[in-house]
Amino acid sequence: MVKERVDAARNRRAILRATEELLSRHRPEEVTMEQVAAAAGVGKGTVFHRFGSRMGLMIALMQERALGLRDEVETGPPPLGPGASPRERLLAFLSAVVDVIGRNKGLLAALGQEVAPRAHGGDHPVYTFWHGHISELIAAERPDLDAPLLADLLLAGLQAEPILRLLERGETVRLEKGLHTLAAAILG
Amino acid sequence: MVKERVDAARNRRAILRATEELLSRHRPEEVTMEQVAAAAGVGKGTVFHRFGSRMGLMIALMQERALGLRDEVETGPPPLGPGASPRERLLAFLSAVVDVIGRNKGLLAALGQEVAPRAHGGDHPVYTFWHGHISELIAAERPDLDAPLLADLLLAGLQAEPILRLLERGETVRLEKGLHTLAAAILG
DNA sequence: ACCGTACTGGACCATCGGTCCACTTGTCGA
DNA sequence: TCGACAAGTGGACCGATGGTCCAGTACGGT
Repeated sequence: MVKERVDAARNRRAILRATEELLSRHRPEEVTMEQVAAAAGVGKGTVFHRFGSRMGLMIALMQERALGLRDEVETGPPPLGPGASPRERLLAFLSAVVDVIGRNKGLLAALGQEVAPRAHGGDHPVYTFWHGHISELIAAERPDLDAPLLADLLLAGLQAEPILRLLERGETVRLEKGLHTLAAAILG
Repeated sequence: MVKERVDAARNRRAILRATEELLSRHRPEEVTMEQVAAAAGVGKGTVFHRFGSRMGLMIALMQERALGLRDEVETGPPPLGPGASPRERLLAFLSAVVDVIGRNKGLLAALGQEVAPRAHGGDHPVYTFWHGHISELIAAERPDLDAPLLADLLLAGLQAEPILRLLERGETVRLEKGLHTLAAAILG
């Protein structure tokens, strides 16, 4: 990709922002691509031209949201960034993730539900990063455990229906505490 | 409901068995109601007449699978039934659930993905039972924790994509161990 | 100013869950 | 045994949705 035309860039931002806005007000499965296009003031073809598919849109949006978090984790100050103990970093990271999810209630669920019948082989990069980070932190403190699996189990909660309902009721703090309980229990 | 005609009963069993069979070979979202009808040798109208909706079918199937487990938990011998310590019962129950899920790979996922746009207010009875049981066992041993939330988090893993892939590769034992680790960690 | 190319939009398509209804078949009282 | 009625059946049909297509538009380098 050499360059992006200014109108294309404008439409891209409009689509992302419209998706974000719709997703904050409705459940992910209720948000149709046509709605997104209408809300962004473009045609449906444009949406698909830029993002390829519903899943592509969700991935792009999630990526935008999670980019800042990634920087903080890799080069930012403790406790999120390097420097603190794995335990502190894990708790801080879980809080940060809950915060991102809480402000974009249905996003992860929307991602989780797109299952990619044929293509889209690998996982979305955001999930890969989150999973990898959590997994590393667990392994650093408890090398005897199956860290990758435990990381999957911790993240699984964020995609589950009952938890989503919790978030819709605004009980993010409760979820955060629950995840902290789990994480602390794992690390012993 | 006073009685069920014999042909209706036969078709009902045929539909359930066909669904089961399709679900064991394909991912849940790839199994259409038309396929189910064709595989059962009936018309689509019949399927909907008996089960109301895709979700109704899944619930009925799941209920059939989980009924035995419920009896074992409520009146069976320890460690699943009453008599053992909450800790032992929880570990045994998690193993039993993993076993059920493992032999019906996509079922819970299929249930989790039907989100009921408008109606279907409450949760499926099977989930309610599983969640209630786990929640009680946690609360019995650790009244200081948020047992209902932790139960949701434990069960969430069974609906998540990465875990499903694990099961498709046959690593049920690994999942079982991971859940045991989590449960043991929670109980302290 | 011009031209090629990327971008645009909305008509169009295939598929899926679900509805409808004319027809068939079990069941039960007489 | 038989008739009638309710329960059951099946497949044409519907509306919605994700995704495709392509003729037209407009940006941006020259």
